[in-house]
Amino acid sequence: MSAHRRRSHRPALTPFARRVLSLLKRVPAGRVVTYGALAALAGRPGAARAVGNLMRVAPEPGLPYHRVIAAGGRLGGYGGHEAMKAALLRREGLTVMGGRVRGFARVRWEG
DNA sequence: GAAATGACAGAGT
DNA sequence: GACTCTGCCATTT
Repeated sequence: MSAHRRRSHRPALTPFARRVLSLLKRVPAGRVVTYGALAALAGRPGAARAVGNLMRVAPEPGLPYHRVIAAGGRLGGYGGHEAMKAALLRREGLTVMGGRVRGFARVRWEG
C-alpha cells in the first residue's frame, strides 16, 4: 500500500471517534448527553471512559464538548476548566448547581 | 504487544 | 450525600 492521501500530518480519527463526534454534533443547545450514553449510541456501551478521553483530546474544533456530562447529571471534567463548562451550559439556559445539572432527566439528549 | 493513561460508571462505606 | 475502590475501554507510548 502506498502513501496516497497524504492530506494531513495529523493522525486520522478512529471509527469509534468519528461515530462519537458525529453524534455530538447532533446534540442541540440546552440539552446534554452523558459520556456513557454517547459510548452506547456509538455502539460501544461501557466505553464511557474512552469517550472522556476523546473529549479531552477534542480532535475536531467547533463541537459542543461542554454538553457532554457525567452520569446522574454530574458536571464531569473540562480540561481543568469546569467553571467554564458550567458557564457555557448556563448560557444555554441550563441551571448548574453544586456541580450538577438541575433537571438532568428533562434536558438530557436521548439521540 | 504489554503497560500506562484518564473530561467515566457503579457499587460499597 | 460525600468518598473510596474496582471494573472497563479506546488510544497512546
